[in-house]
Amino acid sequence: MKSPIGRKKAKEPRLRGTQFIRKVLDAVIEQLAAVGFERLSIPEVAERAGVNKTSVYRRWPTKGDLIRAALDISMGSAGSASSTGNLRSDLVGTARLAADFVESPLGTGALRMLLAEGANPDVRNLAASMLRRQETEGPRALFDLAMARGELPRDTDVQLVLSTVAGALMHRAFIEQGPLTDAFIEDLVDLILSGASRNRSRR
Amino acid sequence: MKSPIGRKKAKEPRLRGTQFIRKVLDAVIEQLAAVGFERLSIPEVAERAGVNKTSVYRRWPTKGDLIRAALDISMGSAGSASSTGNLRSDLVGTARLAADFVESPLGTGALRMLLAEGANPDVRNLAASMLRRQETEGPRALFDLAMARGELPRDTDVQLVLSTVAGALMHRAFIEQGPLTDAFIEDLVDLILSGASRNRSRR
Amino acid sequence: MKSPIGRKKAKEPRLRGTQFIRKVLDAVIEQLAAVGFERLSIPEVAERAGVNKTSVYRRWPTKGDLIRAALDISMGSAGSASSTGNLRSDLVGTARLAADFVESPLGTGALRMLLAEGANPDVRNLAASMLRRQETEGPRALFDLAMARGELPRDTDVQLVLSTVAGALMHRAFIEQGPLTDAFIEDLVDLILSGASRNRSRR
Amino acid sequence: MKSPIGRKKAKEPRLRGTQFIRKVLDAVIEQLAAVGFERLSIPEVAERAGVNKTSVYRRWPTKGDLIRAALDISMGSAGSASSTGNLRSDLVGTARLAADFVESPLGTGALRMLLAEGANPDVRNLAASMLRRQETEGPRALFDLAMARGELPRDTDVQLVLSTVAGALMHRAFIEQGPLTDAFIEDLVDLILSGASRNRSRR
DNA sequence: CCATAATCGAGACGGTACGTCACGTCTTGAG
DNA sequence: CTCAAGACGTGACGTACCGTCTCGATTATGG
Repeated sequence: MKSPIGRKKAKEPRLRGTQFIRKVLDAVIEQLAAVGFERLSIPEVAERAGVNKTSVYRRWPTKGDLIRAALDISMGSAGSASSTGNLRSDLVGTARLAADFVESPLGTGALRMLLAEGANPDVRNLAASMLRRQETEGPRALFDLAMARGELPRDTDVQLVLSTVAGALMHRAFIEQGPLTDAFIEDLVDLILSGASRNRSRR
Repeated sequence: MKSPIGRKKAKEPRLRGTQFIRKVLDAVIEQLAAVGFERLSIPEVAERAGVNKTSVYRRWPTKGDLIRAALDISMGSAGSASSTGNLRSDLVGTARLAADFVESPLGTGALRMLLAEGANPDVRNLAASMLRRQETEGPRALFDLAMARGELPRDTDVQLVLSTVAGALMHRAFIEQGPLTDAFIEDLVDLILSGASRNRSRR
Repeated sequence: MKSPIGRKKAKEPRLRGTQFIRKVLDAVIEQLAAVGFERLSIPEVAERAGVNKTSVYRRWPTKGDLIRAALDISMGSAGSASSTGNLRSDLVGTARLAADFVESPLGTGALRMLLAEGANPDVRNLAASMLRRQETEGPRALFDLAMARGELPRDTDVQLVLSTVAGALMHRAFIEQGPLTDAFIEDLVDLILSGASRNRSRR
Repeated sequence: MKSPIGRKKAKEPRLRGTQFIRKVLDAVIEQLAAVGFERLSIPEVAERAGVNKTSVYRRWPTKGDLIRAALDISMGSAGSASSTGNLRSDLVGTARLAADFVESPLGTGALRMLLAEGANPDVRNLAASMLRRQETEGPRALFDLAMARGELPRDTDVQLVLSTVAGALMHRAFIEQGPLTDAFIEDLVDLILSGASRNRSRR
């Protein structure tokens, strides 16, 4: 029989289903950005999410499962730059998007993960596919358009150009630990397009 | 099966002093390249070195101490490219050295460490100084010479150029997981010097 | 083949009310005999009864409640030996009943419980009352009749005799793990009545 | 900030080897008597012994190993009654020893264990051998002597007599929860030797 | 050549965090 | 209204490492 005054405590209702999942995966992304793949532990994620660790283990038995899930649902926000009819603008736009990604918790986490655990095949598969989508699919189309417009030689090594841009962004962000400002991005694009040597064409 | 000769066991004598240190620090570098900073553990280093873990703890109480020591003695092999009187050759030489470093166990370990654990201040201090020496000191001089020769505008953003080259190498090595071939390096240098766009000057 | 008539699935209807209770409490007795008080768990009882654990918790919130209920309804089958006009026969009859109880699932469970968890006050209260009823109420009357008939000295320590018989049965059943045969019971009664020493009177 | 008074703490030295074992196994016996076999947990034993749980697991991986070890070293204090040339005295002495054992922590623990987990073969083997030694080996000899002296018929069922005595003691201790006084023991022995019925021979 | 100190090996122990398990509570939906 | 089904919280357990401590063995060094 219940106490007549049984106003129990007004405890907020348990998180269940979607809300529960949402809260946990958000915590994963935060934790990933904060401490990286290696140091991310399920108990800590659970605590950060205000949830019991057992419940997390039930849904995602391993760290890999958990992170995979977190990255999956966080990748809807991809988006790629649309062509402006000008290669430089397109490249700047693309690089800006990539830079935003690199500086986002999600991007930082994913990249750190890939860099640190490149040896681990699981990690590689996980992050590589994600990065490929982010880095190449959209941009590649822009290059094709630029070649069609005659702004770029047909034999351009697109992969090299993209790698170089991406590498420069990452070097700036992770090694020099500097911000990815618009000015930096424009200078970078100019360098890539025009070259450093004397007989180059300026914008 | 026992050896027919009753040779007692021929146990080699204990490592002491310098030999001991040498063996341990080598193992540290190997371990660093194999599993990275985070997963490197003193007991495992000791076992790989064929040494007792207590002895390692005596000399280097923390993981930081141990790795610092290992990197310190492994950095004598730096060396920088000497000028050839031609910017492109100099850049290729410099990039080749950097690439060798990136692909060496020491470089892989140090870079993975810095990239993955950039959040950790200890790691950052440790590796940043090391990289700065490796990446900039030598190269910078080559650029000054090139400017003096008129191969390069005086307002060239040297830091940007270096960052871009280094970033491209790292992207290739760690993200794309491809080898740093001479061809790749030459293409990279050409891209940086001449630019990607149509009106560029080829080598 | 499906039934042509929309017979929903022939799933047996849910157990409710009395049938539900019956099924659960039976399972409790079985479980009690099988694994004892300590290892008996409500979820397992529920599963054995083919019932949902939540429903069991609703009716009997604690293990004590559940077992108490199970023992209560299982104690109607008590019955005590009726007098035959002869002490030995009466004692054999009484011991036989006690032995049957000891060897029954209910008795095994209850006794194991009392013996093993005598430290637990709940257990003690629960089982002690039950055993007292079983062991003493009926038998005591038989002894009074025997004294009236002059078969027994008036100063006989009835409690001691009963304890000894009961103790011997339990020792045989639980320690020696042997069966409580009629022969054993008769030998036991003879020993108690006539004594072991030389100058005893045989039956 | 460290305390300015660096008085380290005067921590007592670690328990090692024999002292360590001693402390743990003592705690096992206590725990066994306090809560029985089922509820005994290695972590709690470790805490009671003031020792780390991991260290206990290292030496005795399972609860069975631990309890076996504890019982083994606690059985040196067995001792059996020596013959006095009189059957009654011998029996009283033997029963007194048995009673002391039953009331000791060790005996309580072992018996509870056997009673509660009689189904478990491990437990049965463990405790049965121990009890057999305690209950029968010594006593049996006394009966042989009594038969030789003519105090007892040669066809006496020694096992039955011993079981009955032991059973009565256990019933008294565990079911009635009463103390095993000298008076009780003497009354019990008299009952067993002389019988309860009228035509018995008193001591 | 021997004695003594410094160094290293070996193992036991304390300590922390992790992943698992079983239990009991809560919410929701079906009969 | 009762029961089923499942999700979730909660506590304890056993395990895996790591780092510390103690003791014994070996090697280098000074008289």
